[in-house]
Amino acid sequence: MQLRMTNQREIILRELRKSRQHLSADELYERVKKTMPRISLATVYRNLEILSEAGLIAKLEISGRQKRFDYDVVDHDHIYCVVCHRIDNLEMKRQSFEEIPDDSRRGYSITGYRVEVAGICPECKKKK
Amino acid sequence: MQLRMTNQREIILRELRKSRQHLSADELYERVKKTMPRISLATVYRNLEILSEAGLIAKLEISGRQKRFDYDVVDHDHIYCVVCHRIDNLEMKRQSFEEIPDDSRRGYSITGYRVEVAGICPECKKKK
DNA sequence: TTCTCTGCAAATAATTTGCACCCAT
DNA sequence: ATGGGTGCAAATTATTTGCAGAGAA
Repeated sequence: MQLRMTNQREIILRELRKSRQHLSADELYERVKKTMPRISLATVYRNLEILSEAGLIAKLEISGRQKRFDYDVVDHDHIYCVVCHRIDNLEMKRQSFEEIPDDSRRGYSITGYRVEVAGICPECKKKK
Repeated sequence: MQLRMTNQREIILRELRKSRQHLSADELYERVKKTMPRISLATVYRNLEILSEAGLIAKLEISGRQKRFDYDVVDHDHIYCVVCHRIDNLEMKRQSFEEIPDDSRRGYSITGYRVEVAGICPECKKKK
């Protein structure tokens, strides 16, 4: 199965990159609709999935009701708001994880790790 | 509003602790039903929410379709399986996060952080 | 007695899927 | 012309909520 670069796929990718944010499917749908009003939300879902499998975007594993997608594929960590669930990048060097002791691995084959910092974002601090 | 320790609440708490796992609401429901067959799934959801607000259990922020709950309230990190989404504890000392440089904080007030190690669990390795 | 809690069913929210037609290659 | 992609609507999955009766304090 080979990927086709359809118009909708191209716009979805472009809008996510342009946003420089970590959008959910429906947030991205709202933006994409401005350029392509007849696009379906299902198409956005399908393409986010496909694009992340293809490695063109990243699917975030941070909790929250909705899945979020990252325009930046390079390994990096995140800081997120415990109030509004917004996610931002964390500019911080990552240390290697050779240091995980064997008896902590519990028989897992380790494929990666991430650091997630939780906090309250500037906007939500203002609202209080 | 004060908490009442009802029978269902007690059993939910006991079963989660007994499991020593990071169960989702419906997994816990299946276990609790063995002791209390007429309990409703809604009660399990409601109580997991209430118990985690009360600090008796912890709501995990790791992604996956379903929310998962932790019998252990003490700060610790997790390792999870990218295939089956099972979660286990990571026995590893946590280093302090004073080291987050100010310009990485992006205006957030930091409330905590966690390290999540991803991997493939022993069971899923076998299945391949 | 008082008011929180529960079971049940119905409602929501997020995401996925079947299907007939469309269009990139 | 082929077979992946799309829009639409219906289906699923996970979770939440309204309500009337139950039971803990």
